[in-house]
Amino acid sequence: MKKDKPSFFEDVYEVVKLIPQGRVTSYGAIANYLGTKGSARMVGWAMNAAHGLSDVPAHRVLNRQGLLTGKNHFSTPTLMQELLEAEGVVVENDQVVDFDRVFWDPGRELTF
DNA sequence: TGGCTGACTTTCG
DNA sequence: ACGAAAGCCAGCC
Repeated sequence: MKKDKPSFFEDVYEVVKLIPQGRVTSYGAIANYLGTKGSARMVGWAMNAAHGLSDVPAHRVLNRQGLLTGKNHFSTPTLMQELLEAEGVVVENDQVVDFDRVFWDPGRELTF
């Protein structure tokens, strides 16, 4: 029997998939929501595997500054910005404008 | 088994 | 104010 042990990755996928279009979140926010705030790096790492899945919009996940840190891991470094702009998110110099307004906190939007 | 890595975050200098 | 280093946890070799 396998105990479907919720892997960190799957949990991250769930949260990322719940991100509304036109909104962005940070690795630390997800890590904090999962309870592993210390391993915010892992969240990004989870995205590394997640970006392979179409169900996981990794381009909506940015760092604490709203900077497109993971754009370098995309097919093209500009793909991430294009996707964000396509969803209504204004990106300037690889950074999200009004990041505070488009910021989406999982633990805040979800039943809290 | 043990050790390294990693798309971050925070704090000290 | 800017720069560098440490801390954190979980997966992968």
